[in-house]
Amino acid sequence: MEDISFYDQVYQVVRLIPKGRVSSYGAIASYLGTKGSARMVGYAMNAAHTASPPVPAQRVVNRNGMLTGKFHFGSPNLMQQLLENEGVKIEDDKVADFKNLFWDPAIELEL
DNA sequence: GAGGTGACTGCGA
DNA sequence: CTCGCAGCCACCT
Repeated sequence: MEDISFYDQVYQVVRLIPKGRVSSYGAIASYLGTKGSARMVGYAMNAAHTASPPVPAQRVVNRNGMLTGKFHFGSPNLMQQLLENEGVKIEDDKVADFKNLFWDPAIELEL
């Protein structure tokens, strides 16, 4: 866990997100210990498309549940489509019932 | 080695 | 309620 880069750590956590669930940058950042620097998580996602296997970055949204990185998927509607395909409803570029679908690694993985 | 960037967050006006 | 500013840390040039 120390030989891998910060990016890989983010990728692994994101890949652990159950289907139909979503997480936030801050939650992942906090879980990795870089709390307060959610930018690093988002920055890691910038290279997520280069990681293998691919990272379900569509399940990672900002604190408000808004699809901030949708534009990075190549198509602004692609991220929304992927989430809806998993059963997650999107409204106004935001996750419906985000609070209910929120998946916190610091808690889920702690149990 | 130093500088710039960024898929965020929280607080203040 | 909405808008703006500053802090944060790893990666790239």
